[in-house]
Amino acid sequence: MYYYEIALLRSPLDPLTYQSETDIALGTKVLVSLQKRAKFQEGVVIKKVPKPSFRCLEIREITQYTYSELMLQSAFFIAQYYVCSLGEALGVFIPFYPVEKIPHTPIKSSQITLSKEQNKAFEFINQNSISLLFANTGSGKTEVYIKAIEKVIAQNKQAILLLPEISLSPQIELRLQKIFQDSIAIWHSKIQKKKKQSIIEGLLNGQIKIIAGARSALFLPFSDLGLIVVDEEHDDSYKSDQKPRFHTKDLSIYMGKKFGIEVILGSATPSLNSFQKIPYYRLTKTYYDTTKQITFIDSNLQLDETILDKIEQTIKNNNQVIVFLPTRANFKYQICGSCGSAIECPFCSVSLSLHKNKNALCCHYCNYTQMITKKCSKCDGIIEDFRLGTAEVVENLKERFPKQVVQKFDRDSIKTQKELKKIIKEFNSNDIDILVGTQMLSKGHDYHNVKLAVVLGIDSILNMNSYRVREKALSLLIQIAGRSGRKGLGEVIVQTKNEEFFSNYLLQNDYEDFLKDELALRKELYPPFKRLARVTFSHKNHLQAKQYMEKAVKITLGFKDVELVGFGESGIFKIANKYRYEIILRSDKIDKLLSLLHCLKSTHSAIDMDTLY
DNA sequence: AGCACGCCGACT
DNA sequence: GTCGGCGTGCTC
Repeated sequence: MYYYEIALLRSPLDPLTYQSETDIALGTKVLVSLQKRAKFQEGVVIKKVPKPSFRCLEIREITQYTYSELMLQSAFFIAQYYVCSLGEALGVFIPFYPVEKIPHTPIKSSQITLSKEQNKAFEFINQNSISLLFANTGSGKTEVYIKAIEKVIAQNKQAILLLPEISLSPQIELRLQKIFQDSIAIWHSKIQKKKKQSIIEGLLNGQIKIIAGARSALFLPFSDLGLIVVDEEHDDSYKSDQKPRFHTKDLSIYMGKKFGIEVILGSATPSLNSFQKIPYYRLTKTYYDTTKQITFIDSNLQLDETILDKIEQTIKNNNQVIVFLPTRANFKYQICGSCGSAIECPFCSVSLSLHKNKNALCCHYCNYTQMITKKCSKCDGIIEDFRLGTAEVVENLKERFPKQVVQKFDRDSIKTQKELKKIIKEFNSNDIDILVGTQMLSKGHDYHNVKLAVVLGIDSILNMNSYRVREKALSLLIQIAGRSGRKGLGEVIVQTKNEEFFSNYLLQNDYEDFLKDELALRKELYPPFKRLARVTFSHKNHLQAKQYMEKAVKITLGFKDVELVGFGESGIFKIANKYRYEIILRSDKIDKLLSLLHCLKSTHSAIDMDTLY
């Protein structure tokens, strides 16, 4: 009889021991029974162990699916570093299974010729196994990526090009498919199940050698991965927001170092973390001569006359406009004009947003919806709307420019890949004059006829409660500004009460100066010099949640080398009827921090290592 | 007494 | 996470 530790897939439990008559290879997926459950539980053989003192259950079935050494090791790393069970960590990977190999078609050379600058960048990334391509918008980093991909493909290895989910626009898809034909596949959460299956088959049989995709592409069954490119590496959506809460970039770097895979990070606005840690090459020269004219307006969040005039001029010249603001819906707040109380979600401690198209007030956290009320329930006063959102801006612009096509571009109007494709296609063929959207607008789309970018409400990002607000606000502004005037003159209007901060780095200095200044500010206190972790305790009874937190505080105070930065109610105290308390931990001794976090792991806690907030 | 619901704790 | 066990409290 053989005995094995089995990691239970997608279960928070630690591995359990089962027995089998068969000698099973590590990494094999098996089915086991758990408690008296009718359904078999999926698990992965992770360790051979001697006969234990307790009685074991039999492994019920041995499948043909296997997890590679890279997958097993990476899952160990995820479980250890991001503090989750091995079963949860392994649960994100897609295992190997036997397929018939078909003879693979060789890839023709792309005939891409790099500029002198690009060539230098290419040489630099070849000399460094992990490198950062600090490349201004329009400087042609994609060509460098393509060359790097061609190089590893020529060595018969595979490559991944990671992109933030929403950047997977049809343009980059077409461009890559033109060069790599059937050898490339696009992978993200909105790809249909059947298509996903055929991509996995293609990878396994050798037809597909390159995956361009969102963060989950990292977990596909690559037999011989040679390169991981993390494009737009500064993007926060690379951090998983559910367990396991890994950061795609850091995981890529881990895999790169451990398994000799080349890693290229690329961004026009690299994160402080990468800038500090990774050797970088700057690509500044752009293809086309571009000039940016940046105007700052110190006004409240609104479309004032100056802005409307600029929009009118731009449209008159047959050019397009994008308008950014970080708020969805028509208005974010509903506040009584006489008593000042806000209309809140009954289940979450956030205000309800006004959605005129749904004729309803909606909670952006739990989806609770109620009728619009015009009178305050407490004092009968009149309810007023605050904090303009995308839907309201679209409405205002349609009124002002009735002949123009104004389109909303946010999570409410784009729910599927199809809708995204449709709108981008219409915008690029000039069927849309003004595109109004949230962060989505900033993510890597090539809009060629945009001559004006209007940025509203960037201050609300700068005013958030996070050590990263300057980095977030400035990089966002630069990314949006980069969408305007890809060729020739581009205008940017920024509505802000913090002109000094933005103009310093947009006009006098550049992003590299910002990074250096910001590094100096963060020294001794914040990442990349120290590690931060957040642990959130939630319970439907707020006293219970508080007690969980207080216990954690006690444990933390008994730990050397880990600093308790703060504790108390979470920024949003209640979400979906559960009260939330949190503690923030800081340390430069990673082992100590991790051992504390593993002590704090429980069913009521959520651990966020390297928290972005 | 009989059952629905929710909380708790175990899971090899 | 998911299930069964068990206590509480309501209804027949």
